[in-house]
Amino acid sequence: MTAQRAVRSTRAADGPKGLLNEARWAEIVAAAAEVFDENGYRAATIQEVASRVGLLKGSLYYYIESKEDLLFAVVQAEYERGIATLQEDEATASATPPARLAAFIQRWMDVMLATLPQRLSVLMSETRHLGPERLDTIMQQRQRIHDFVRGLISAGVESGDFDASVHPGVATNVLFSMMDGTQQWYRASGSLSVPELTAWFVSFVLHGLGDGSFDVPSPTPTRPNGANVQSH
Amino acid sequence: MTAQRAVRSTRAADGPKGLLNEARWAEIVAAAAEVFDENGYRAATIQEVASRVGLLKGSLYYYIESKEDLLFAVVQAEYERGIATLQEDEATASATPPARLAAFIQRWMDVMLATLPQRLSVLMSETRHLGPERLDTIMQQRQRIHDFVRGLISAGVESGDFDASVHPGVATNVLFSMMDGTQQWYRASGSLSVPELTAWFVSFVLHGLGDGSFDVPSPTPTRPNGANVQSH
Amino acid sequence: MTAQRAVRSTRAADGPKGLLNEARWAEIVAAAAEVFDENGYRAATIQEVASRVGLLKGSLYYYIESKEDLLFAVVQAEYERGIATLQEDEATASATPPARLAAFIQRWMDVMLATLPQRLSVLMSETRHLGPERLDTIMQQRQRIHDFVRGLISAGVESGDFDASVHPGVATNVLFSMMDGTQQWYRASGSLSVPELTAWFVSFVLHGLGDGSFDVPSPTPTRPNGANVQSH
Amino acid sequence: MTAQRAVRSTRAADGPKGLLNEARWAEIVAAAAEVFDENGYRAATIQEVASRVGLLKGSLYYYIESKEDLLFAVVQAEYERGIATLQEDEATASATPPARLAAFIQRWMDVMLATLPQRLSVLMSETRHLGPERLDTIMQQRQRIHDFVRGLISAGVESGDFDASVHPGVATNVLFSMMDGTQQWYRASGSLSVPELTAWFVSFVLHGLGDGSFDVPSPTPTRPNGANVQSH
DNA sequence: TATGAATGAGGATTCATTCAT
DNA sequence: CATGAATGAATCCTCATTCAT
Repeated sequence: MTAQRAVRSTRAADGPKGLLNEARWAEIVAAAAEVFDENGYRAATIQEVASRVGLLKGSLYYYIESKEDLLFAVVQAEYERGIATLQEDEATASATPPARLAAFIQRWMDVMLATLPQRLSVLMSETRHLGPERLDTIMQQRQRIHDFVRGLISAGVESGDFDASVHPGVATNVLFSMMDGTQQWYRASGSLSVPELTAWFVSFVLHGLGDGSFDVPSPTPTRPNGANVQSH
Repeated sequence: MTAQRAVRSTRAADGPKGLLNEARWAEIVAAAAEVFDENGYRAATIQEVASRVGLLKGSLYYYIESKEDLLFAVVQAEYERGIATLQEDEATASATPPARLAAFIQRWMDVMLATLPQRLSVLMSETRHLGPERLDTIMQQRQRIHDFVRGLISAGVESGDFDASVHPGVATNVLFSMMDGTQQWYRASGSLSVPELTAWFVSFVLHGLGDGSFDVPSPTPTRPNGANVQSH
Repeated sequence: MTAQRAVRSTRAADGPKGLLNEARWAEIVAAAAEVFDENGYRAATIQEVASRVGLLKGSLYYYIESKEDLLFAVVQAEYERGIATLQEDEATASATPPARLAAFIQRWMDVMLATLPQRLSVLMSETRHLGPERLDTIMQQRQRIHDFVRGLISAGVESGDFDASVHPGVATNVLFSMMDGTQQWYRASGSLSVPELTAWFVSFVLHGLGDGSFDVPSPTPTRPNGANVQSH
Repeated sequence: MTAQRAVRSTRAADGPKGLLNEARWAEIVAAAAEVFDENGYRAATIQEVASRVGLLKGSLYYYIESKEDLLFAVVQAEYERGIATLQEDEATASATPPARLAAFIQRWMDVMLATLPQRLSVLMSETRHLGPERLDTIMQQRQRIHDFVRGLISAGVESGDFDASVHPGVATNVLFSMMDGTQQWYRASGSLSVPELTAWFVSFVLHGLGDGSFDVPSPTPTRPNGANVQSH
């Protein structure tokens, strides 16, 4: 919501335009996300995005000022979902750091994998094509997300739940690499379900961070022979 | 070496025969790697690559047949380094799975971080711009690397060193996400050295996989407060 | 008035009938004059004109049929003012050719400089963007104005007031170049007032045409050092 | 010469280009001058310019970086010719102000009318489409030319050759308006030759400035009835 | 009257690619 | 080997214009 509005205001400059049709805008951003994801930002064409919403290329410019606007909107939307993920319910908020971290991983994976087949993590590498100002806006949001996780890990180290040798910053980056990278190899069609995958992630990370007390909770029954795991 | 030759043979047909200057070719591929890394494949221009080796864009076509050749050469070279990393010395080859995995992580990280600031992992997402045949070639190499690690993990699970709940395929993908993602946030200028970082990775992964017996080996002396870790 | 009506009648056929709001139309033409003057006809956008009268570009089409309509209206209005300038009062009409010419220069300069900062003379070069028919209409008006001046000069030559070597046609063109070109360098903010400038023009032209009897009439008091004369 | 080189250096940035074919460049600028003159800068298309030199539109970009480069080159070339006109031979340089002014008018008219049918004076109003930096460069040259003439007129006023009421700055602007405006109405096909026209200009201006001693030198024999004078 | 939305025909610019020299 | 010159297809973006509401 906020994001779209921000984008729109940019455009409002060249004419008494008022609030443009929000639904249409959402459609466009979704189409852009798809196209950028499939081809990469540079290889993607405005024409293709327009076609997917049933417009001619020129018409898209009624909604945007430049192709970059679309990239920004897409990335921004993604980060907003990420920030929304930081929100904890009361029970979780008062739990121990490992429990809170586990819950966050859960939430994050749910959100990430919900967008398949839009492997937006790939898009993150496209932020480089944003202008400095917008890149900065995005980076701030990224920071906010990272800070949250880093805080949890730091707390865990201090409380003794995690190993003292853990670098919160490094661990945070590693955690996100793991989680966001998932979209590049996980196929929902395989035999491993999202909950199963997530459960194992939690286990892996907590053990990795030295939380000896952690015990694998989920059953993870069927595990044939590594199906639903692909190399690309 | 092998790679270059493969690429060249394509061209050898019509271009001036004989062995093309190997050194020059290496220079060109290195320049291409830089340029692709800095701008992304599509945004990169032949002109820029040519400029970095002191040529005019037209001249580059003496060495290549298309821009894609450069992408292929760059990616190929990277994977070849990766495959070379699979080689173990005798002692390692006869060690336990966890030890062999630890050694692999060590070797891989050394190789990966040696190429900084070329964050080639980002480039991996550019493989999509390769034609199907070449993409396939690359994927096979990728598979070979993955299979090696997966084999180690499987062996560890079977030997009881790793937890039975570990999915070798998943764990392999996660491991590579972690390692390759490093290039996106690690800054050599920070206070954490590559060996220290690697040591922690080994510890994190082995613990994560359930190797309770593993004990942090490296000294990991100075660890101020997570410096040399950046979010961008 | 006449002009607007002429323009409107074109449109009256299909647009909503009746007299369109004359005031609104005048506003629009004035805005168009401004915008064309600032950017040139081709670079000017309908949107910009619309914005200045508080409309959206689409809405302007209620008043016009094409962008060219605006150009025509603007140029036409200008020429009408010019033609109105041909009108002499009784005393002047019966004076000598030099006196009548002097009076005309006076009137013309008053009208021209009254429209500053709209350097409409620049716009004259935009008439080329009018269709042949309209261009012709404009040219006829231009001719009418020129003929008037040429008549005065011819009369002056015949009466012996002006030098026999004077080419009426050439002199007419030169006179208009001088007068209309003024808008490109004269700044009202300078120390030379419009009356002073005009007085000098009269003197320059009459002497130039060989009217030896002419004597500088106006006082031309303060004349520091050529201030209020700019080269742009 | 200098101008072209300046333009070219801009382009040299993106590749070891060296000096481009000077002859070709001259051809291109000439074509651009024509096209801009015929349609105005904005309405002119790169395609049209390219066609006139037998190129495709894309090919023109081998020589330029943007359309504006062409405008700059054209205007610049014109001003350079103008500056070259300031050069006086020894005899003239030591003559009286009126004589020097007369000689300048002679030279200027020769140069201006030599470019017909390229009414470049019209183009002067296109300088507005240049970027601020280039506009400035042009304005400096314009200033230099104006200063020369203004100097002559000032000297004439001081020497008593010209009337004390003459404003050098105003007179300079008027003189250029007259001369440059000529291209808009003079047709070589008419009965008035360039020398005849110029002679009358000299006479008109000198008398206008109050040089009573000036006597029409040229014969100006045939002067039918204002032929070769057109209103547009 | 006015608006919002869409159109579609350009037009500038980029760039991989070709090739004669 | 290397260059300079040219190509031509693609792509972004602009804007006059239309029209249902």
